[in-house]
Amino acid sequence: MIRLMLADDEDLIRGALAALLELESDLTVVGEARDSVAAVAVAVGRRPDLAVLDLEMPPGDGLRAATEIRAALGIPVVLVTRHARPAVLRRALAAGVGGFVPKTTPASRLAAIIRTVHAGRRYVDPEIAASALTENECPLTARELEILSVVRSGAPILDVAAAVHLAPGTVRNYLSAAMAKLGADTRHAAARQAWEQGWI
Amino acid sequence: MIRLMLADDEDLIRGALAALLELESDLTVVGEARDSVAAVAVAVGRRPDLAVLDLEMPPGDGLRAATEIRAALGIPVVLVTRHARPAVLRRALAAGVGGFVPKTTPASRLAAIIRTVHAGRRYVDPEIAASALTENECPLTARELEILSVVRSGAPILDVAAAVHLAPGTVRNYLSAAMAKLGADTRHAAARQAWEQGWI
DNA sequence: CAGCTTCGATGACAGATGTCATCAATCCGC
DNA sequence: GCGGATTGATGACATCTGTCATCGAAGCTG
Repeated sequence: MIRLMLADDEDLIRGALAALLELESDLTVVGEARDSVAAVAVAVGRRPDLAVLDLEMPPGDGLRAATEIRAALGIPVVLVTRHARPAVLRRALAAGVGGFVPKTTPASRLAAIIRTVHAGRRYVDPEIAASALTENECPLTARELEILSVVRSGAPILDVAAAVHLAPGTVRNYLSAAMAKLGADTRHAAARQAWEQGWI
Repeated sequence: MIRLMLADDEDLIRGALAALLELESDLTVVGEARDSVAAVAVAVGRRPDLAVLDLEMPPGDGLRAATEIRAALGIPVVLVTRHARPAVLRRALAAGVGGFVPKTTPASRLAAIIRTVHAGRRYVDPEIAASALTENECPLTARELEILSVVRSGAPILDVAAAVHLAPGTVRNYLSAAMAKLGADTRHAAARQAWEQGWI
């Protein structure tokens, strides 16, 4: 019997996944959480054999929760995500995540994936793996990424400058460089591109 | 026995919901679809007693699918949504939708909601209903809404003007008016606000 | 028909934004 | 130490964007 925990901020989805997995005779859900902080606490408290975490889960993200759970318990983690972004897969694998499953995966396959990961093997969605292998490296510097992540919230340049403690002109320079590297016309387009690639 | 159909573009979620609902002895899933066009076709082909549709479902949205299914079969529809936006609830009710369920609803309540709606009554999430009742009317004109919906894609003004067949200056005028009404500093902020309210 | 409104457009202006050249300070390698 | 790269900043310039006044063409409304 594999003892699981589930974390997802949408109660309906989390409950539905629990129902799906409880149908399997060798799986049982022993804990649930609706945010990434609670997920770590539940993992420590219930000591499951494996954790299934949603990647898009406030506050922060599920990847940090995955890292902390692995550090605390050493159990395998399966990440479920809506947006299959190649660079995120890369970081997840680097963090020791055992399974990376987009929500476009048929529900009938989830149990098998969980068994695979519980057995110590890895599962990675074939399509995301392919894009992750063919994708070009991120050409942006750390500063550029930091600034783009603030831009993504829609703030004007003055606010961005205040948020990263830089002069407005400097922010414009970094944005100009990032836009040139990405071939984007506006900082908003650049921020969107960087996010879609998983860089921010 | 209530015969259901499910439509959601994420196979994992759709399958999990099916598992959840099949646990109920008086519910059975007789059809599934992964986009709004297929949803209408499946509804016509399988003639379920009730349809459960995701609101965020390409192409277009689940609301149009709900309208078409009601027009074709007259069966009750339950809309499930991630973003609980008041104005969308308003439009859904106007379209004759019987249930409006955010994904933050506990999974244990879904079956009861489906029975309620199947019995001809209505279910609306209390929190969204409250915001829908206290919300202020949309102050924007049809043109402003149309332009803001294009702006939301991140296009520069020239592209927006081309998309709506207007002169760039005219687009700027409409945007200026919309921004003034919404108290937004940039068109991006205005578009975000309008979307969060459910106006676009 | 005169008056009024609405819609789309134009021109002018200030401020924001993107591009570029340049510069000072710092860090690193040798 | 020297040379080079990196980081943050500044100023100049062109373009884009937001604001406003205005105008013409329809469309109604009496």
